[in-house]
Amino acid sequence: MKQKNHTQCTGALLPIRDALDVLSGKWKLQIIIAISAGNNRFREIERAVTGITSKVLTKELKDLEEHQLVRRTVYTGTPVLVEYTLDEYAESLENVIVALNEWGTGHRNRLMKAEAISN
Amino acid sequence: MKQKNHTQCTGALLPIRDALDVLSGKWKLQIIIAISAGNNRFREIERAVTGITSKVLTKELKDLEEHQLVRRTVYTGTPVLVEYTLDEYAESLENVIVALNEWGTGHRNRLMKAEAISN
DNA sequence: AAAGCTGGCTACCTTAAGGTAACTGGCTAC
DNA sequence: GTAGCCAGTTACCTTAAGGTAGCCAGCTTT
Repeated sequence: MKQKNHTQCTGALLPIRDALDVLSGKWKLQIIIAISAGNNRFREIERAVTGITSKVLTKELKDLEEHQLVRRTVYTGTPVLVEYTLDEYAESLENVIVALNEWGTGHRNRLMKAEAISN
Repeated sequence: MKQKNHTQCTGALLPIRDALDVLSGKWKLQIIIAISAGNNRFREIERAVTGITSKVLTKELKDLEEHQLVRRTVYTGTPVLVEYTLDEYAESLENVIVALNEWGTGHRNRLMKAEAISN
Protein backbone atom coordinates (compact mmCIF):
# COMPACT_ATOMS: atom_id res chain seq x y z
CA MET A 1 0.00 0.00 0.00
CA LYS A 2 2.99 2.19 0.45
CA GLN A 3 3.80 1.19 -3.08
CA LYS A 4 0.42 2.26 -4.36
CA ASN A 5 0.76 5.63 -2.71
CA HIS A 6 4.11 6.13 -4.21
CA THR A 7 2.82 5.29 -7.66
CA GLN A 8 0.00 7.78 -7.28
CA CYS A 9 2.52 10.26 -6.11
CA THR A 10 4.91 9.98 -9.01
CA GLY A 11 1.91 9.84 -11.29
CA ALA A 12 0.76 13.22 -10.13
CA LEU A 13 4.18 14.77 -9.94
CA LEU A 14 4.97 14.68 -13.64
CA PRO A 15 1.89 16.52 -14.88
CA ILE A 16 2.30 19.11 -12.15
CA ARG A 17 5.86 19.58 -13.24
CA ASP A 18 4.77 20.06 -16.85
CA ALA A 19 2.14 22.55 -15.83
CA LEU A 20 4.57 24.53 -13.72
CA ASP A 21 7.10 24.60 -16.53
CA VAL A 22 4.63 26.51 -18.66
CA LEU A 23 2.89 28.61 -16.07
CA SER A 24 5.63 29.37 -13.60
CA GLY A 25 6.81 32.86 -12.93
CA LYS A 26 5.11 35.93 -11.66
CA TRP A 27 3.45 37.06 -14.84
CA LYS A 28 2.07 34.45 -17.21
CA LEU A 29 -1.26 33.84 -15.55
CA GLN A 30 -1.73 37.51 -14.83
CA ILE A 31 -1.17 38.32 -18.49
CA ILE A 32 -3.66 35.70 -19.58
CA ILE A 33 -6.25 37.13 -17.24
CA ALA A 34 -5.55 40.64 -18.42
CA ILE A 35 -6.02 39.64 -22.04
CA SER A 36 -9.19 37.74 -21.27
CA ALA A 37 -10.48 40.89 -19.60
CA GLY A 38 -10.27 42.71 -22.89
CA ASN A 39 -6.80 44.20 -22.81
CA ASN A 40 -5.59 43.29 -26.26
CA ARG A 41 -2.98 45.89 -27.03
CA PHE A 42 0.56 45.85 -25.77
CA ARG A 43 0.30 49.01 -23.71
CA GLU A 44 -3.10 48.02 -22.38
CA ILE A 45 -1.71 44.79 -21.02
CA GLU A 46 1.29 46.63 -19.66
CA ARG A 47 -0.99 48.96 -17.73
CA ALA A 48 -3.36 46.24 -16.59
CA VAL A 49 -0.65 44.04 -15.12
CA THR A 50 0.66 46.33 -12.44
CA GLY A 51 4.40 46.30 -12.06
CA ILE A 52 5.37 44.59 -15.28
CA THR A 53 7.78 46.33 -17.63
CA SER A 54 7.71 46.35 -21.40
CA LYS A 55 10.80 44.23 -21.65
CA VAL A 56 9.45 41.50 -19.45
CA LEU A 57 6.07 41.70 -21.11
CA THR A 58 7.65 41.21 -24.52
CA LYS A 59 9.38 38.07 -23.36
CA GLU A 60 6.40 36.62 -21.56
CA LEU A 61 4.15 37.21 -24.55
CA LYS A 62 6.64 35.38 -26.74
CA ASP A 63 6.67 32.46 -24.35
CA LEU A 64 2.89 32.35 -24.27
CA GLU A 65 2.74 32.51 -28.02
CA GLU A 66 5.13 29.59 -28.33
CA HIS A 67 2.94 27.55 -26.04
CA GLN A 68 -0.05 28.46 -28.16
CA LEU A 69 -1.85 30.17 -25.35
CA VAL A 70 -1.76 33.62 -26.91
CA ARG A 71 -2.09 34.68 -30.53
CA ARG A 72 -0.37 37.76 -31.91
CA THR A 73 -2.05 39.46 -34.83
CA VAL A 74 -0.48 42.32 -36.71
CA TYR A 75 -2.73 44.67 -38.65
CA THR A 76 -0.47 46.25 -41.20
CA GLY A 77 -2.24 49.51 -41.61
CA THR A 78 -1.11 52.91 -40.63
CA PRO A 79 -0.40 52.96 -37.82
CA VAL A 80 0.49 49.34 -37.43
CA LEU A 81 -1.72 47.70 -34.84
CA VAL A 82 -0.76 44.66 -32.85
CA GLU A 83 -3.40 42.67 -31.07
CA TYR A 84 -2.95 39.93 -28.54
CA THR A 85 -5.80 37.50 -28.08
CA LEU A 86 -6.19 34.26 -26.23
CA ASP A 87 -5.77 31.19 -28.30
CA GLU A 88 -8.45 28.54 -27.93
CA TYR A 89 -6.05 26.43 -25.98
CA ALA A 90 -6.01 29.04 -23.25
CA GLU A 91 -9.59 28.12 -22.41
CA SER A 92 -8.31 24.86 -21.03
CA LEU A 93 -6.64 26.89 -18.31
CA GLU A 94 -9.92 28.10 -16.92
CA ASN A 95 -10.12 25.52 -14.16
CA VAL A 96 -6.59 26.29 -13.09
CA ILE A 97 -7.29 29.99 -12.95
CA VAL A 98 -10.55 29.54 -11.10
CA ALA A 99 -8.92 27.26 -8.56
CA LEU A 100 -6.02 29.63 -8.01
CA ASN A 101 -8.34 32.57 -7.80
CA GLU A 102 -10.47 30.91 -5.16
CA TRP A 103 -7.53 29.75 -3.17
CA GLY A 104 -5.84 33.12 -3.38
CA THR A 105 -8.99 34.84 -2.18
CA GLY A 106 -9.30 32.51 0.76
CA HIS A 107 -5.65 32.84 1.58
CA ARG A 108 -5.86 36.61 1.50
CA ASN A 109 -8.78 36.55 3.92
CA ARG A 110 -6.88 34.22 6.19
CA LEU A 111 -3.90 36.53 6.20
CA MET A 112 -6.02 39.55 6.99
CA LYS A 113 -7.71 37.77 9.86
CA ALA A 114 -4.38 36.70 11.30
CA GLU A 115 -3.16 40.26 11.01
CA ALA A 116 -6.28 41.61 12.71
CA ILE A 117 -5.75 39.26 15.64
CA SER A 118 -2.10 40.11 16.08
CA ASN A 119 -2.94 43.81 16.33
CA MET B 1 -18.47 47.65 -20.32
CA LYS B 2 -14.78 47.97 -20.81
CA GLN B 3 -14.81 49.33 -17.29
CA LYS B 4 -16.56 46.28 -15.97
CA ASN B 5 -14.07 44.02 -17.63
CA HIS B 6 -11.24 45.94 -16.15
CA THR B 7 -12.72 45.70 -12.70
CA GLN B 8 -13.14 41.96 -13.05
CA CYS B 9 -9.61 41.79 -14.23
CA THR B 10 -8.01 43.63 -11.35
CA GLY B 11 -10.35 41.75 -9.06
CA ALA B 12 -8.94 38.45 -10.22
CA LEU B 13 -5.36 39.58 -10.46
CA LEU B 14 -4.79 40.21 -6.79
CA PRO B 15 -5.82 36.78 -5.51
CA ILE B 16 -3.80 35.12 -8.26
CA ARG B 17 -0.85 37.16 -7.22
CA ASP B 18 -1.29 36.09 -3.60
CA ALA B 19 -1.59 32.46 -4.60
CA LEU B 20 1.51 32.61 -6.75
CA ASP B 21 3.47 34.27 -3.96
CA VAL B 22 2.93 31.20 -1.83
CA LEU B 23 3.01 28.44 -4.41
CA SER B 24 5.51 29.70 -6.93
CA GLY B 25 8.71 27.90 -7.61
CA LYS B 26 9.48 24.49 -8.86
CA TRP B 27 9.07 22.57 -5.67
CA LYS B 28 6.33 23.59 -3.25
CA LEU B 29 3.43 21.79 -4.86
CA GLN B 30 5.53 18.75 -5.60
CA ILE B 31 6.54 18.55 -1.95
CA ILE B 32 2.95 18.83 -0.82
CA ILE B 33 1.97 16.01 -3.13
CA ALA B 34 4.87 13.90 -1.96
CA ILE B 35 3.88 14.35 1.67
CA SER B 36 0.25 13.63 0.94
CA ALA B 37 1.38 10.41 -0.72
CA GLY B 38 2.80 9.23 2.59
CA ASN B 39 6.36 10.45 2.47
CA ASN B 40 6.68 11.97 5.89
CA ARG B 41 10.38 11.81 6.62
CA PHE B 42 12.95 14.21 5.32
CA ARG B 43 14.86 11.68 3.27
CA GLU B 44 11.66 10.10 1.98
CA ILE B 45 10.51 13.41 0.61
CA GLU B 46 13.95 14.05 -0.80
CA ARG B 47 13.80 10.78 -2.69
CA ALA B 48 10.21 11.21 -3.82
CA VAL B 49 10.72 14.64 -5.32
CA THR B 50 13.19 13.79 -8.03
CA GLY B 51 15.94 16.31 -8.47
CA ILE B 52 15.56 18.25 -5.26
CA THR B 53 18.55 18.62 -2.95
CA SER B 54 18.57 18.59 0.81
CA LYS B 55 19.44 22.24 0.99
CA VAL B 56 16.54 23.34 -1.16
CA LEU B 57 14.20 20.93 0.55
CA THR B 58 15.10 22.39 3.95
CA LYS B 59 14.26 25.85 2.77
CA GLU B 60 11.05 24.91 1.02
CA LEU B 61 9.81 22.99 4.04
CA LYS B 62 10.46 26.03 6.21
CA ASP B 63 8.48 28.21 3.82
CA LEU B 64 5.61 25.76 3.79
CA GLU B 65 5.67 25.56 7.55
CA GLU B 66 5.46 29.34 7.82
CA HIS B 67 2.45 29.35 5.55
CA GLN B 68 0.87 26.68 7.72
CA LEU B 69 0.65 24.19 4.93
CA VAL B 70 3.04 21.71 6.48
CA ARG B 71 3.53 20.73 10.09
CA ARG B 72 6.87 19.61 11.47
CA THR B 73 6.78 17.24 14.41
CA VAL B 74 9.89 16.18 16.29
CA TYR B 75 9.79 12.95 18.27
CA THR B 76 12.53 13.31 20.83
CA GLY B 77 13.40 9.69 21.23
CA THR B 78 16.52 7.92 20.25
CA PRO B 79 17.07 8.30 17.44
CA VAL B 80 15.30 11.60 17.04
CA LEU B 81 12.54 11.34 14.47
CA VAL B 82 11.21 14.23 12.45
CA GLU B 83 7.92 13.93 10.68
CA TYR B 84 6.39 16.24 8.14
CA THR B 85 2.65 16.13 7.71
CA LEU B 86 0.18 18.27 5.87
CA ASP B 87 -1.55 20.85 7.96
CA GLU B 88 -5.32 20.98 7.61
CA TYR B 89 -4.98 24.14 5.63
CA ALA B 90 -3.22 22.22 2.87
CA GLU B 91 -6.51 20.49 2.08
CA SER B 92 -7.74 23.76 0.68
CA LEU B 93 -5.16 23.35 -2.05
CA GLU B 94 -6.81 20.23 -3.39
CA ASN B 95 -8.71 22.00 -6.14
CA VAL B 96 -5.59 23.79 -7.27
CA ILE B 97 -3.62 20.59 -7.40
CA VAL B 98 -6.37 18.72 -9.21
CA ALA B 99 -6.71 21.49 -11.77
CA LEU B 100 -2.99 21.68 -12.37
CA ASN B 101 -2.75 17.93 -12.56
CA GLU B 102 -5.47 17.73 -15.17
CA TRP B 103 -4.10 20.56 -17.21
CA GLY B 104 -0.58 19.19 -17.02
CA THR B 105 -1.77 15.80 -18.17
CA GLY B 106 -3.60 17.32 -21.11
CA HIS B 107 -0.69 19.52 -21.97
CA ARG B 108 1.69 16.61 -21.92
CA ASN B 109 -0.54 14.67 -24.30
CA ARG B 110 -0.73 17.64 -26.57
CA LEU B 111 3.03 17.95 -26.65
CA MET B 112 3.48 14.29 -27.42
CA LYS B 113 1.00 14.46 -30.28
CA ALA B 114 2.74 17.49 -31.72
CA GLU B 115 6.03 15.68 -31.47
CA ALA B 116 4.62 12.60 -33.16
CA ILE B 117 3.38 14.69 -36.08
CA SER B 118 6.64 16.52 -36.56
CA ASN B 119 8.51 13.21 -36.87
C1' DA C 1 35.77 -0.93 12.44
C1' DA C 2 33.97 0.61 8.24
C1' DA C 3 30.05 1.78 5.85
C1' DG C 4 25.53 3.60 5.67
C1' DC C 5 21.52 5.58 7.60
C1' DT C 6 19.26 9.81 10.01
C1' DG C 7 18.11 15.28 9.62
C1' DG C 8 19.98 18.53 8.40
C1' DC C 9 23.88 22.81 7.79
C1' DT C 10 27.56 25.38 5.41
C1' DA C 11 30.16 27.68 1.75
C1' DC C 12 30.49 28.48 -2.81
C1' DC C 13 28.81 28.97 -7.49
C1' DT C 14 25.64 29.32 -11.68
C1' DT C 15 21.58 30.50 -13.96
C1' DA C 16 17.55 32.72 -14.95
C1' DA C 17 14.14 35.90 -13.70
C1' DG C 18 13.25 40.23 -13.32
C1' DG C 19 14.19 45.41 -12.92
C1' DT C 20 16.04 50.24 -14.69
C1' DA C 21 16.57 53.38 -18.00
C1' DA C 22 17.10 55.16 -22.23
C1' DC C 23 16.04 55.07 -27.05
C1' DT C 24 13.83 54.26 -31.82
C1' DG C 25 10.61 55.57 -35.82
C1' DG C 26 6.48 56.66 -37.39
C1' DC C 27 2.34 58.51 -36.35
C1' DT C 28 -1.06 62.15 -34.20
C1' DA C 29 -2.91 65.82 -31.50
C1' DC C 30 -2.11 70.50 -29.51
C1' DG D 1 7.04 72.25 -33.63
C1' DT D 2 7.00 69.87 -29.69
C1' DA D 3 4.91 66.77 -26.94
C1' DG D 4 2.94 62.27 -26.58
C1' DC D 5 1.31 57.58 -28.00
C1' DC D 6 2.47 53.11 -30.09
C1' DA D 7 5.15 48.64 -30.02
C1' DG D 8 8.72 47.45 -28.88
C1' DT D 9 14.43 47.02 -28.41
C1' DT D 10 18.93 47.45 -26.27
C1' DA D 11 22.39 47.40 -22.68
C1' DC D 12 23.24 46.93 -18.10
C1' DC D 13 22.39 45.44 -13.37
C1' DT D 14 20.33 43.06 -9.09
C1' DT D 15 18.16 39.48 -6.81
C1' DA D 16 16.67 35.13 -5.77
C1' DA D 17 16.25 30.49 -6.99
C1' DG D 18 18.50 26.71 -7.36
C1' DG D 19 22.68 23.40 -7.82
C1' DT D 20 27.29 21.12 -6.03
C1' DA D 21 29.73 19.29 -2.65
C1' DG D 22 31.21 18.25 1.67
C1' DC D 23 30.41 17.94 6.56
C1' DC D 24 28.43 16.87 11.42
C1' DA D 25 26.73 13.82 15.24
C1' DG D 26 24.47 9.86 16.61
C1' DC D 27 22.74 5.59 15.48
C1' DT D 28 22.53 0.72 13.00
C1' DT D 29 23.99 -2.78 10.12
C1' DT D 30 27.62 -5.70 8.32
